[in-house]
Amino acid sequence: MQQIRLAVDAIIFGYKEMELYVLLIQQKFGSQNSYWALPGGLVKEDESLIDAVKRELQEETNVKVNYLEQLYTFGDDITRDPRNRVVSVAYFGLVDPTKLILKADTDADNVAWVKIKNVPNLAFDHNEMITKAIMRLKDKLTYKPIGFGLLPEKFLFSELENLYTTILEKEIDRRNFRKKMLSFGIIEETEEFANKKSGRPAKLYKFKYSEYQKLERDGYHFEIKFA
Amino acid sequence: MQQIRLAVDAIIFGYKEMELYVLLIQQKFGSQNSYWALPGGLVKEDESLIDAVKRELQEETNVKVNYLEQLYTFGDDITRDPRNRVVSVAYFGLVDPTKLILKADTDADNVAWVKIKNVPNLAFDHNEMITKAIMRLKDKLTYKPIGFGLLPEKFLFSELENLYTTILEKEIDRRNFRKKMLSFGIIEETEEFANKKSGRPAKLYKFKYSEYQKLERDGYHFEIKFA
DNA sequence: ACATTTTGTGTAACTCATACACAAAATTAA
DNA sequence: TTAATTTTGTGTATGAGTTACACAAAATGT
Repeated sequence: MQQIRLAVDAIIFGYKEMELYVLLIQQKFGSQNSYWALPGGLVKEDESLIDAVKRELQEETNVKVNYLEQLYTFGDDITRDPRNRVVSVAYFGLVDPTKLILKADTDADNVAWVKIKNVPNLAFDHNEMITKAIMRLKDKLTYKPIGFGLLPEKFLFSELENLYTTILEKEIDRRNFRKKMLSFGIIEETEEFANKKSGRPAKLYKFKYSEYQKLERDGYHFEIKFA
Repeated sequence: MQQIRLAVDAIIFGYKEMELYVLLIQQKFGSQNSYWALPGGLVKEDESLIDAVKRELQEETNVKVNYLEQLYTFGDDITRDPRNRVVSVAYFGLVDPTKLILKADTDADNVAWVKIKNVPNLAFDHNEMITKAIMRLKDKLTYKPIGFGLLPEKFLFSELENLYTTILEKEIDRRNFRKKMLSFGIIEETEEFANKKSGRPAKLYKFKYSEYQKLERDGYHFEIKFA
């Protein structure tokens, strides 16, 4: 009789002020006590995988995501969990900075947004999961307009630009970037201005998801690249 | 106590003479008796996922693959297997036409290469798996040189070209295709000629995998597109 | 030898990506 | 109130890469 346990884990990214964050939890009790880890846990008998991730996220962090997709299933290292054979389906998700606020710590858990550069040694193979998720994020940013999942509904063009430069770690020419982005017709200029401390006032923009869906149906291909 | 079962399934593609095939089995006994299905089965306690796929392929079909990667984990439909809760990690693989020969049927199974266009209603959600695998194959063909996994070691340029037109269902300009393909420097011309029934004799070519690895290390990006 | 099949090759037009600089509108400091 | 600072917003010329396109060469079969 098979005794493999099935878990889900979530790599949730947040972005704010030129920094990429990942959502981590610390179980106050349990075997891998002091380690930080990704939110996740065992799948219930009568629960779909995606529901399991959402439930764990809700229970452990109270974060709601803008975007969520299956990343990879980790099950080649038999001893990735030293206690039992556990295979974990990892999901990767994006939240906007308005949600970079966490509920007060529960009795059992600490929750924190940690800068990608400062991620410590995590429990299990969770560092590997994050590495894989970052690769996916970088790749996908260039051929799907998922970056908007990391921004508030209305955003500055400069925020969008900085998001790309930050995550891809590349320079971008502002004029070319704007030209390319606008050429898809999936971004709408609003009449509102952001209140900023300094510099010329800037209009807020919105991502038109429905326009993008239309393009996708027509087989149109989003793609944004840099030298 | 969790009672979810964990399985693997394999979507294995073969290509020959302008046709794309998928490898199917038919269990002669068992509950979903007469249905054809993908090769696959439960993962053993002490077995990695990838080993499980390879073992099942070996046991059920005796086919060795040129290329194998994890595709997707199917576990959102709780009743995808009507008997038990089974979550299945699907892998997608490629074999070259020299291997499009199958061992004699075992006592328990029929095995067959079935043209993509002729795939019948399969057991479980296996049609869905194939659909997803075809999408992945089409996408990946354009940005990774995996097509060679469907060809013999030495092949004609026209075979490579036909493989692309067949799978992507698009026309290609022969001159542009050749120019682009050769521009990567990952294809080598041999001194051998193929024996064909008619037409001008054609040289055989080889895929230089090591050259491609070198390019990849240098961050070079393979990409082949069509109008 | 003539028809048929399939391979192998070059160039011109055009599209798209890239490189590049300065004025405008606000805030802050002198 | 003037000047310095910060950030937004915009156009064009060059070059690289993609696309479109046609015919001769080498074999086999009739």
